[in-house]
Amino acid sequence: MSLSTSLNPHVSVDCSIFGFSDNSLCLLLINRNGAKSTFKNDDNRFALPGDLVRDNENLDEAADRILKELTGLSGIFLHQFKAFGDPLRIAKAKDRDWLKGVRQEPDARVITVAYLALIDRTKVEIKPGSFTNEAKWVPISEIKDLVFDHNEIFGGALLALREMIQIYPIAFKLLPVKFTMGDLQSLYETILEREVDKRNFRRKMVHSGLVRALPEKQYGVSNKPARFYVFNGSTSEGLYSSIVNLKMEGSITVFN
Amino acid sequence: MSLSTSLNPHVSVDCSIFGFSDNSLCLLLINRNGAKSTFKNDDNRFALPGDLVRDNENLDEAADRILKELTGLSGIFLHQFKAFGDPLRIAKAKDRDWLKGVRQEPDARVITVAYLALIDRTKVEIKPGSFTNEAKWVPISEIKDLVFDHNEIFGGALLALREMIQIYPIAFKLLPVKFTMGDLQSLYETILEREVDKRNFRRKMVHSGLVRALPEKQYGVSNKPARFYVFNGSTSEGLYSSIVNLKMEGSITVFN
DNA sequence: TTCGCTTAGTGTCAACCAAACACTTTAAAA
DNA sequence: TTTTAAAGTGTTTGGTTGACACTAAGCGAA
Repeated sequence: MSLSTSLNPHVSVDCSIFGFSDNSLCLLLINRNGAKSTFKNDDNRFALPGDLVRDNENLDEAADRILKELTGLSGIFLHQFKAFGDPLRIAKAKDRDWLKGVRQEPDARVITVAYLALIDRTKVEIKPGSFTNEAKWVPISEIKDLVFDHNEIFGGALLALREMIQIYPIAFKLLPVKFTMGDLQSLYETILEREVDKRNFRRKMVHSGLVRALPEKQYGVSNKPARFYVFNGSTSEGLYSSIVNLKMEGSITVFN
Repeated sequence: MSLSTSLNPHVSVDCSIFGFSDNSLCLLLINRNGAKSTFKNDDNRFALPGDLVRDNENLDEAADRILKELTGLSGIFLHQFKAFGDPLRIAKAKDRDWLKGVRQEPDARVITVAYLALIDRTKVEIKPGSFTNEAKWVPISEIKDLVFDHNEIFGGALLALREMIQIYPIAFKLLPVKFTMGDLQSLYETILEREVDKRNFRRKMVHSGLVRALPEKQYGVSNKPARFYVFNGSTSEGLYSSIVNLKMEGSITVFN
């Protein structure tokens, strides 16, 4: 770990890292009581990946670093969505105990800046590092008690994600380069928590110009093989490429 | 001012306070070199109202307090939109000099959490307090160099506001209880930096159910008097009341 | 080889909404 | 009484949404 002088004991960054596979939206969580931890306490172990911010880095760089350490990937889609600063956010007894074993200033008040990250799970091999001893993907429906205020942070991330996929074409960042319309629709339905009509969805997506059909199809599936599509935009122009017309049954609409 | 023990020297809150009058969108800025200041330096004086966060308050409460101190009003619409934490954000020489006169730990790195506030200028009488010696409304087109990274923060606030008024019915928070369609349209046009068609705008607004026409009209204006409208929603349910269909020519659209 | 299972893939119609567009009304001031 | 300034008002065209149900393709089991 770093010298205490290079860490700001008052500001941290936490990342809600979303991944999508097998029609399931997951969050990448770490177990703070993993093999290398001296702190043993069986419940309330899972946490959003995060760390204190270093003196020589800005907030985006801190979030990038955390993702790089954990996944080996850089250039991942990251969006800062909210800072959490309740004075009591780290006041639970078990959290304080844990902090005593890890932090130079365990009693310092910590404001955390929360990011959401969208990653293509087929690209990532989790490599737990530093004091992160175990990391795993957890379906969002199975997320129980997290440490500190991380349940609240995760809830905020999910709301932010839901709002954003309705404005910016960022859903593709959760999918492999080639995907089927079924994948894409299932992703939208999962995040929006609502079903949409298949025909309308496909029409909208194709008509919007966001996706391009490939000649290829699935092979070896036990039903009609689905056509593959690719996202039709520069791979990573800025963070959110452009704002696009993306309407779908029954959600928010906007000045236009 | 407060004792140093009650302030967190590492985290501050800055507010971009928007007001609208005479068809002009303004920001409420303070002059940090006002009458009571010992630091005299003529340029680069204006700043977003802000302060360090106190140990016993959360971020929203800190922002509320700043607004209360400055305007005497509480319950103002506040929305946290971004944290700014560049290590060099307070590194300009003049800013450092000023900090030396004001802060217990002038060299501490400070992360700031930025809020935007929307206020009805007819309700507010500015009362500069504490080390805020001069406060004034500045049209956003006339904003020059601000202190620290406040130009960047303000830019972010404007973008956030532009996005939000297209999703949530919050524009009304910038207007008096009674307003004309001309006021409302002009407000939208100013924030969106784009003109919209008068007939389409009125139809959309009335049809959306967001506004209700009053029997009253303007009196004593030297042209056809305009009808007054009121916002048709509980005065302050939550912060953003509900998400509503608010389309207007040529801007972002969204899944729906 | 046939049948069943599963998911992919497709088209139409009606209702609504968006966008473009210009003239009349009202009041005060000159 | 004329001028000036802003308010207020409808229609048409075209595009989008949303609702709706059947066929196609491939695999595996009988």
